[in-house]
Amino acid sequence: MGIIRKTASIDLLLNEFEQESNAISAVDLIKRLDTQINKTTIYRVLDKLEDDGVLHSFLGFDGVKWYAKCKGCTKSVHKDFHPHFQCLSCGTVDCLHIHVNIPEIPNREVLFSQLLIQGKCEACAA
Amino acid sequence: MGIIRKTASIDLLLNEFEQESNAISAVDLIKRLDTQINKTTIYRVLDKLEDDGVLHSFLGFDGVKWYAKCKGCTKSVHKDFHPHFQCLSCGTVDCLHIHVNIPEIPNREVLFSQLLIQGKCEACAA
DNA sequence: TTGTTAATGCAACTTAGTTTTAATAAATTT
DNA sequence: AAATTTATTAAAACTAAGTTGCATTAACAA
Repeated sequence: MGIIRKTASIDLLLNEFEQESNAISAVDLIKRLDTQINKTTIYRVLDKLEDDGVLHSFLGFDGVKWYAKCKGCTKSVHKDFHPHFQCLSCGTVDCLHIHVNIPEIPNREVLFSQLLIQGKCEACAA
Repeated sequence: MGIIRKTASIDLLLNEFEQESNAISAVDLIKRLDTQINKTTIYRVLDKLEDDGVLHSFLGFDGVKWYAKCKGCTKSVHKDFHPHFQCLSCGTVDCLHIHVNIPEIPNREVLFSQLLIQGKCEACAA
């Protein structure tokens, strides 16, 4: 439904994403903001920020929800469509701004896809 | 650790996958075999069948675990590496036996990847 | 400044999956 | 074939992520 009123919770959450270029899991945000925002509120605000095209979400390999900043999305159109990368050594998760071609599949209509890649990030592969 | 003894639970579970060519979620198997096998056992047997290269697992869009038959995998090498497709209309999930090229990513080492595609299956796209 | 209602906190709940432990039953040995 | 070993099982309790209901609080428009 999107955000209507500017509140302290929203500022706190947005601030976390401004401080960090990587994706952040909901679980981690709950830990980080434990003393400041209730977890229900965190889930609700994240949900609204996603509706507004500010953040996008995806599931990690463990099924946990991750959020990252959108680039060029709006309330009506989520144009983001890129793979996400999880480093097996340090655990960081980030967006890969590369294009991966999803082939046409005979007789099927592709509406959405999610590509998750696991490996070693720049820092850990060195 | 793999399967050592042949038991009724294993037969029942393998039978489900012989009857069905699509993937089956753990949750669905628990429902189907509710009166016959305890859910703990179902999770454990699935885990062992995966170790043995009989089944492979992946997470669906909702984070729920799905299992499908392997083709040409062994206890030591899981060679399966293909996208999975979930139909938004009928909910079926299956393996796509097509090759999707995952591009090299500069300075990163790719070890594993998972591609999930959502859309309409053959039956529902018609 | 007040009234409306969006947003929040809290507690209770749901759901998928795991752990512990004692009982059961394959498979091996005698 | 009986005894033994130990993998497998069921049951109950638990964990962790995320959701729901509801009373309270606080944006913000009038």
